[in-house]
Amino acid sequence: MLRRFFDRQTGPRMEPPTGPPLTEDELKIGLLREVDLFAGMTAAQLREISQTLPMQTCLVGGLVTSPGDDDERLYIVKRGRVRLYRLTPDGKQLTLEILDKGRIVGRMSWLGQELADVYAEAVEEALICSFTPNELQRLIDRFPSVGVNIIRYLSDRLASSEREREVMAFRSVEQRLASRLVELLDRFGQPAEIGMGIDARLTQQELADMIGTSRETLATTISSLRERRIVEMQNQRVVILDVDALRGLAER
Amino acid sequence: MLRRFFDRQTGPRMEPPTGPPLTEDELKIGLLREVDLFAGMTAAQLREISQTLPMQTCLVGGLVTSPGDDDERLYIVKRGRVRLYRLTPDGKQLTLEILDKGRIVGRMSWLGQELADVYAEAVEEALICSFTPNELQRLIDRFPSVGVNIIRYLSDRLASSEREREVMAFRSVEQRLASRLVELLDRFGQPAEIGMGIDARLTQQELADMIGTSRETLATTISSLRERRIVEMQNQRVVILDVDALRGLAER
DNA sequence: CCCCGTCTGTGAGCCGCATTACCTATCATG
DNA sequence: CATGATAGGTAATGCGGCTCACAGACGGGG
Repeated sequence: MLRRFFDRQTGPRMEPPTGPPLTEDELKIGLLREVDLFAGMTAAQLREISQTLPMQTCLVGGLVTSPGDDDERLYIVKRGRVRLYRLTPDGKQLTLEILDKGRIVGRMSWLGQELADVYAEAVEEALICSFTPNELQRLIDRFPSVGVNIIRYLSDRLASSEREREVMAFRSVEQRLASRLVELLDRFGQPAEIGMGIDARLTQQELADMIGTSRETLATTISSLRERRIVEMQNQRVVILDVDALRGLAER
Repeated sequence: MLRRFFDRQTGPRMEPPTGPPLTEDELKIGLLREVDLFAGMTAAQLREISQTLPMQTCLVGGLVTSPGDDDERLYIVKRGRVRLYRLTPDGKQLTLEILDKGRIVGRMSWLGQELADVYAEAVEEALICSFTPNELQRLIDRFPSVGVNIIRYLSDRLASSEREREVMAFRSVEQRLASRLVELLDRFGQPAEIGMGIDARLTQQELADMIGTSRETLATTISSLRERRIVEMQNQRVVILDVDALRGLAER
């Protein structure tokens, strides 16, 4: 079975964390300012933090981190998008989350087993910076609000994960697709010639992986939505023609 | 549709938080010591905390908190067991988690939307204590390790929730049941006359709600496992006869 | 330009499981 | 002891969605 993202694991990899900074210090601080994690900190504090933070770019298809990876770090997405997914023994993928600017993902023991068995792959060229557990610990000691921000972040992820469990348990593929498209629309929506577009390239396989169905079933579901003039899809671009109808399907 | 837990919402409710303490101060501290949240704190610190913490008991079937509930608190389970579940518009339940001693559940805005749409119900008589957001904030400021413990706790919950999403997406009812029974065995297992028992009373409806299937399908699945001498079930007690076979089913 | 790899669309067959419909067993209660 | 409520068992039926098998479309590179 050929799976696009899976294949890409053998493709471009991440540059080593010690590479020279790609940007000016000021730009770096500007980026940090947009990270939820650091909400409420002063410019001077951000500057201090930024000096210890290695930045790295990750090409499309590159893995930011994967289960085999044993150096413990907390990664922060500064630019681009990173897809988190799990891989079943027989090669099926379930996409858990799309992270964009300001979102974080951690692989460290004292952060629990958050990333056990989870892959993180750049779906757009991404700029990533990272902490070691020690740095994070020091940061929390100096700025308790960072700890609180992490708590808030994890709570959000947990809430949406549990909502998703209910959806997977009880809803049909069509409902799951509608509900996922509504979510993508809320996050990445932009006006299109007609209706609203989703600002991301998504193959049908990728959409299928998000809702835990097969590519074929997804194709027929899209066809059915197309016939009803609710959704249009052409070369990896999704356009929602009838937002209300879609919301109706999503909410049952 | 009559659902046991659902019906119980109209049954016994929680006592008001202002009731007289049920136990001596020392017992209270002993209980606090077993809460992961407070790992690493001294007896004096625990004593201080315990004085501000209201304790309350919650009878079987009572709701600790439910979506309508708008006073923001963080609840800590001291004794007994609390089931977290979501309720679909058509009355189906999905059990997300069984909390026991030391585990926490929060409904507060700065903890994110963790409890949006989640019910928390005592399945055994439970002893619960709770914080307001202010108290929690002060606690974290004074003892940063409390914040770190919350982060660790949320990470664990998130990891298991995401694992569960994969299971729901790709596994059959039999595999899901096996994998849930293995988990219950690890948490609540005890030696039985033959095989290992699960130390909890569970109706087939309750098991079905844990894996997102119907009661009928669960019954036939249990029958099939019984024929194969893997699992036995009689009046709400599950006994695992062949642990290895069960693990085999769970792991695919 | 053509070719090849990736992506998309569709149909046939099959099976898992939700639903519906009963029936029995057990137990508490009047 | 009769009654009703709750739990457990099983079988018939229908359908949603997975799998398999192709066939067309598209796009980038030699």
